[in-house]
Amino acid sequence: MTYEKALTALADPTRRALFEMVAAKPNNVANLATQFTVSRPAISQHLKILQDAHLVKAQAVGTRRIYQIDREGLDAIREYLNQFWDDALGAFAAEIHRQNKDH
Amino acid sequence: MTYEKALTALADPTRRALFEMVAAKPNNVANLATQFTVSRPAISQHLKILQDAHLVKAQAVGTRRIYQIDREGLDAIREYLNQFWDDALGAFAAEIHRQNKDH
DNA sequence: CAAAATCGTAAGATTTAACTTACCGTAAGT
DNA sequence: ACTTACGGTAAGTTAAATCTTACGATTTTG
Repeated sequence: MTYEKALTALADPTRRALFEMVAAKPNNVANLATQFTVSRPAISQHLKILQDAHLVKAQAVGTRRIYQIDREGLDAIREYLNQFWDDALGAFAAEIHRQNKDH
Repeated sequence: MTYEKALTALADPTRRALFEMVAAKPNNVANLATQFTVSRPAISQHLKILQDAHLVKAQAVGTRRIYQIDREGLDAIREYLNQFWDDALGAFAAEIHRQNKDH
């Protein structure tokens, strides 16, 4: 499932920052790396994980790779979360009642 | 920020399963623990993290603690993700263009 | 065509997260 | 009261994620 990878990807602060930067404005790796204290290869590794989760996608331009946002990952998370919005509220009172009753 | 903790919390498969179970039906710790191969204290630790992220909340009933879903954490994630839905699409073509132009 | 720029990957070290066992406090049953 | 059930916390171990340095491949520049 994509939402699992997407949630895992966005759990890391560096990746979250990368995702936000790329979402605000597409950019290449070396350029993005200047904003962080970690090394450029570390940024590449993070981008790979984001790409695996369909949160970003790359486009080659010369030797550079321009990363931009990919909404597929966001959609996956939203889909996953939606299932918890509607249901499962009335269940609480009933469960408390049950746990008190039988032993 | 709550969304950071919420994303981190839902990144772990065990916590995701716990969250889903609790969302489907409120339940106590020992009962939840039977569904997992990990120990009960591990479940307690996971629940604490979920509670910190406002994804679940507890209610004492005797010696038991009934965990139920807390929508505050979900709302926080949704709020965070919403900002990436609308904007930041037209920026891509322009950026490609810019990167090709100047040097 | 040599030099420089860009970026991905590998291997190994380090830091962080998850798990286990042991223990203690509180509430309920006998 | 004593015993049992329930669950949180601490300390230490194990497992996993993150980071760095080194290297190679590809494309552009002079």
